[in-house]
Amino acid sequence: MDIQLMEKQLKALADSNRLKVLSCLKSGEVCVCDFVDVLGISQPAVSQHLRKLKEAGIVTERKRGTWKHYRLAEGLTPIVQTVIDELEATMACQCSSVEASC
Amino acid sequence: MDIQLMEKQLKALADSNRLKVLSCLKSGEVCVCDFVDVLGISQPAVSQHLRKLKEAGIVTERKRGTWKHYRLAEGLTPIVQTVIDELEATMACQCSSVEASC
DNA sequence: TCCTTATATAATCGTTTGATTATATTAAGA
DNA sequence: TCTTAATATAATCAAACGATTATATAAGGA
Repeated sequence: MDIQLMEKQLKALADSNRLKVLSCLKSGEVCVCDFVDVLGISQPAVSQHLRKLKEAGIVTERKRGTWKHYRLAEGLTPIVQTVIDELEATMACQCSSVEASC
Repeated sequence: MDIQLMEKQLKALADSNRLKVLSCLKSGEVCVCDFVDVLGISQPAVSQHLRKLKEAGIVTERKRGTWKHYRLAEGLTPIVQTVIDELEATMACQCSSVEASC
């Protein structure tokens, strides 16, 4: 893991809204529209957060008709995995039954 | 570990100069003056980076005459510890024999 | 006590970040 | 094909960040 990637991933993680996104994604795929409700910010803002996570290799996307579903990437680095493990213990996921809502 | 602390620590970690600082501190105490050389930035800039790390609970300071020595804090959180472990594998420490230079 | 040295704080400034609104794109359905 | 819905991109802007220079603080030594 090179230092540039480490810094990029840490910058992607260092935002409370993006931590909430990851907290939601622990339990599976979530579509963009759900994040708008959960985070309470505009749809373009959500889209930009997801792009930053994607560019850091932390999430992947899957197109499903008009909707786009995001999930945690495969083979996460130890740093990202540790953050997600800590989120498990910390943050009550506010995305209950998100799978059903889209 | 609450979410605010997690975000604060991640923000403190998400900077290449501060990662270099931590890489140096892996092997023990380092005084401020050494960081000026290692990072190639001004003394006030170094001071501000160290303050940010201290406020995140990642480093502690110890006054030694005119000099001030910084070291890694006791009981690091899993996230900080993982970042430091990754630095071990990644970044060649540019602080060789820093202990002797002050 | 005065001067020097190490460090911290204050003021300032250009760049980056995270939000918004407006607009573009793309797929589904009438 | 036209309209609607979901998402992305562009433009913009205020706030945060990271650097600098200037200044303050504090400890040691002549």
